[in-house]
Amino acid sequence: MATRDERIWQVVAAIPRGRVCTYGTVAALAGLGRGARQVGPALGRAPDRTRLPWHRVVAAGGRIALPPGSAGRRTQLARLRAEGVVIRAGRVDLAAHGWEPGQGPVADAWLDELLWGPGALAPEE
DNA sequence: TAATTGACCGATC
DNA sequence: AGATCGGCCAATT
Repeated sequence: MATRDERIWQVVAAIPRGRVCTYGTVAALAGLGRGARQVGPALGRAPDRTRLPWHRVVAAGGRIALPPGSAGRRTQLARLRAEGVVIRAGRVDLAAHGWEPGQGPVADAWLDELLWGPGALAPEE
């Protein structure tokens, strides 16, 4: 069984380039329900933070969660802009760059398998 | 066991 | 748009 952190990392890794996802959505996809608060710390615990696209995770409404002036924030802004994401007044336009699974059966099947592996449709317990 | 702390969320003013 | 407040969940004191 994958740990909670691992599920979070997998979901974040599934966010396409140039798109962003909110903490709440990541939590829900990872099976945490409303555990949005667990996502940030989990990203900080990621072993290979350079490879994980943590910068594609933003707060509700597209707000950048990292505190102004922090190094992490600057990195996030730079990486997002490098991917073509427009950031205005400290937030991204979710209507334009927001990502949610369910944009096609292919994507859904792929995500399901990524999260739960083959046989995800088999009965639980 | 209880209090505190977060890269949070949503409604409200 | 910005500030406040209550709710949320897990880890740490």
